[in-house]
Amino acid sequence: METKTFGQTLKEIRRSKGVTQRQLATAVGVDFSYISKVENDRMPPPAADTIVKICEKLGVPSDELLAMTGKMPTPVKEAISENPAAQQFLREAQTMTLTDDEWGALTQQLKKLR
Amino acid sequence: METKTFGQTLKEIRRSKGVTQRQLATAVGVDFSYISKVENDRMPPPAADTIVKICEKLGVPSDELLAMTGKMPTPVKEAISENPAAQQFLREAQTMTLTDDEWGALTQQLKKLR
DNA sequence: AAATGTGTTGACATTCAACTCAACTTTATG
DNA sequence: CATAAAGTTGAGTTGAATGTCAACACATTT
Repeated sequence: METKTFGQTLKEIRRSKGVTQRQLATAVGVDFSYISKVENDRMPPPAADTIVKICEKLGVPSDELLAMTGKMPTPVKEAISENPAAQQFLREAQTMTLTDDEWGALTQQLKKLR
Repeated sequence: METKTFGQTLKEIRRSKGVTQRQLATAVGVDFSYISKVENDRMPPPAADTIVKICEKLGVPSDELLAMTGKMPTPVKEAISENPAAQQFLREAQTMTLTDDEWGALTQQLKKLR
């Protein structure tokens, strides 16, 4: 499964939206040359928060790009950091090395809670 | 609820085990002066992995100290980073701002999976 | 062709966490 | 008290993450 890189994916999305690197960079608050490097995979993907801003400007959900990087937005990270119960859960989950299906099942359980 | 600081807690545990700062530092692989600063809250708590080593040397579970810092050991972090399904779960969980009890319930579900 | 807009590249900058090192002070022991 | 062990403090270091800046190249429009 030849997976596209983060840079390739970003470049495609940006172009499909008819946005230039400079426009995107300005909206996001970084230098346009940085966007270029990221798109050509000359730099690692941006920080999670920057990715979120990029996706907002481009009008696409950030989930896909975030998932490619293995990073988590600050709010998510903070929510976990401040919550020992959540950490406990994660440590348990890690020792079990859950499958995707199992994570899915848990996500279902999650939704049932409300 | 007057919560003890990380440093205070560590100092107490270390002393209760009759271990000196230098012994602990050597076992963990850091400078003893660093231990001193951490214990006196002149520096933020060590990296998660260092905390784990400290707890191993002191013969106590790392859960409590880790929870105080809001940090996660490398293996846990990696497991999440590499797993989009886990990230999805966490983003959902964050938007819901779960209670401790709810996290507990999920941890129970988790155990049922095996 | 000239000007303008867009993209690429190399070198360098900034910030922060997580420490180390050397010097000093305090505490315990013979 | 003398000595050594234990602890404290200020200044500096290191590496990784996350970019910036200036210069250039290419592409498009006028």
